[in-house]
Amino acid sequence: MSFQHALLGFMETSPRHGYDLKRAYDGLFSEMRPLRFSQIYAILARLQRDGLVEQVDGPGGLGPDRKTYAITAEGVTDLERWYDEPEAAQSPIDSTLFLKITMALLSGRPADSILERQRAAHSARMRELTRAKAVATTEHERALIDFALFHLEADLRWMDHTAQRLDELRRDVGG
Amino acid sequence: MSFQHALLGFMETSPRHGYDLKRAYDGLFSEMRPLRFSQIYAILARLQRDGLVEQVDGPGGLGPDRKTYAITAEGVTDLERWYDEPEAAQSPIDSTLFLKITMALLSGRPADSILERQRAAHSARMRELTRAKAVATTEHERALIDFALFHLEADLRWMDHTAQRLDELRRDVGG
DNA sequence: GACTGCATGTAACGCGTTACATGATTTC
DNA sequence: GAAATCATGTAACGCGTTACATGCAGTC
Repeated sequence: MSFQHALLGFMETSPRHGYDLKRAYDGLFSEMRPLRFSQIYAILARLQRDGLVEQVDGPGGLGPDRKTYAITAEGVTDLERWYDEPEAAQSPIDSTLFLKITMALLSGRPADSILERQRAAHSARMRELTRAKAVATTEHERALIDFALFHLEADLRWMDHTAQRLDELRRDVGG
Repeated sequence: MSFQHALLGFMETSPRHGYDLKRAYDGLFSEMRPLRFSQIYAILARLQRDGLVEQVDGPGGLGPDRKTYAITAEGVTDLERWYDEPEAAQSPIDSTLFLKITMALLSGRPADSILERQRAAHSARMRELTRAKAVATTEHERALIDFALFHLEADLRWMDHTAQRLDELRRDVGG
């Protein structure tokens, strides 16, 4: 996940310091994926090392010590490239679920009951999100919830589909 | 991704050495997610450190040097827990797509054309996978392809949905 | 004077990736 | 004797997580 590009994006609008970036990030993405202060400063250090941002003079004197960073020309180029290039339509996908079911079949475990429990967990989460969506106040919140919902639904569809093919699958795997 | 549990799972059947595990893994999951030798040995070292596997005497003398590992009682317990507990229905989800669209709106970039290009990339990948599915010989292959397909479709649905709400979204974000 | 908020970090670790290093055995 | 395959690693790095350390400013 390219947090760096989010931070670069915020700095494109105006120079920022770490605390500032944390607030900007949290306002939009903390629910999706929390970002800690330590991570912010680590990213900032890397961006500076790579020449994508540089330290500039902030409004001196007032308040606690702060370091203000501004995006560089190189940084803007990098951002632009990020916006221009579509994200890879995941070739190496992350499916612990697929891995777990396969291993369960291989080891002779009851894959169907594993699927059933996973279904229950997913359904519960979907109900939770549906409730959250109903009380969401912004389209931004709803868009995020929808994203999660759509993917949970995809998982569920796959689980149903797979549950009906366990015997064939077991044969393939050699359980 | 818990590769460790896949390896533990293979060792549950019988003691194995690294090369062996690599072959077993590749036969089932390399397309989903490649695992290098170096990673295998790193995982094996960690599992041993944590007492989930131990080195045992393999069939000595024949062939090149090899270290054979067997799962321990603790390892079996750990595996069992893995099978028993459903996977978290992702609270912290990984959506670079959501992040990118939000940042694009914030920066005043044409989010619609970003969505369009991403749609094209996703559609192309889906066609590729559909072709691959048609020539797949095992249900295991098909199950993996379906998993990818379902999630690409979820992304596409979200993109369509979002494309029609860009104005409201922009308002929320303050672009 | 205590608490809350603002502000910046370091250290150690987990786990994956890339590249490199080494050598034995089998097959042609 | 060359090449492929079997077999095991190390070193350095990327990037995220957890926990810890430090100190100033404003408010009650």
